[in-house]
Amino acid sequence: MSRTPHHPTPEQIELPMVLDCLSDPIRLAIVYQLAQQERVSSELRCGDFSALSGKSNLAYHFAKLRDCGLMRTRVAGTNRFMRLRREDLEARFPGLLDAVLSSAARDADRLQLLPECEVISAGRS
Amino acid sequence: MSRTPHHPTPEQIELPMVLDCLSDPIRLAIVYQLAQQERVSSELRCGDFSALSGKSNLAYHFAKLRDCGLMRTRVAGTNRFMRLRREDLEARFPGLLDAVLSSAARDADRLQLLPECEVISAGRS
DNA sequence: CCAATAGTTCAATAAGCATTGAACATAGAT
DNA sequence: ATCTATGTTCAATGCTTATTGAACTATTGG
Repeated sequence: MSRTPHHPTPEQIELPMVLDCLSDPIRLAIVYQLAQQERVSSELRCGDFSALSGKSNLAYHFAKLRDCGLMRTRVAGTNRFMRLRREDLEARFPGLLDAVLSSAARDADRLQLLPECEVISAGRS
Repeated sequence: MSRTPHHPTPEQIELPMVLDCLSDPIRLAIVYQLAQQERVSSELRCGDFSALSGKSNLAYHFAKLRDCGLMRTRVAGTNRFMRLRREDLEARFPGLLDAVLSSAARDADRLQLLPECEVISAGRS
């Protein structure tokens, strides 16, 4: 297990990879949940997404989200803390992330995204 | 050959399908070219995209772009005229298309998108 | 009618993707 | 040291996707 997973530099972030990442319902839900959580703590553990899929499948999606530059993983003990790379995304593709997030919010029920209150209260169980 | 290809209603346009469509470099180039052309005539024929790929492969991508609601095809004689569904997209996901298009414009060289002048002059050959 | 033009459809291929469970690695607690 | 919790990696599965060329359809022009 490599101590620090690979993350692309801002310049290495590619638009098609970002859009492809966000086109998967599970990954979109992960990003959406991270964005909601930003108002409280800005970081979430892998386990906080267990409602979305199984552990190994989540690890697969986390890797894709890291590889495309959408999120950053910080290792702390046995936990991994995830956060959105908001500033890097905004610098690279201004307005894109917000447009996708607000579009997702409009279809929150159709996309089966967690309502805001549940997301926030999921920070500690 | 069905006279009028199928198009989804605005309500049927789904965010993941739209993002997935835009994540393919060829389809992104098609949408980008349509957006550039909008300033002149708002419509392009299939043949105007021949620089991007072969005919049958383009037909495949056109079908995907229609199915996800990104563009509309109008049949006129032996020609098909394509145009962006800007208003429908804007009503459904405000700001999304513009954010993607301006992001693509920033990476126009990296994404091998046609420069604006070439796109416009390609309307008539 | 015949030929040319514009696109679509079909079949086949190869590559990539999401999902699953089992095995593994790491850190913390007892 | 051992047990537990957290998460990753690996291998296998089935599914979807992009691409290609050939065959096909339909319209226009001579």
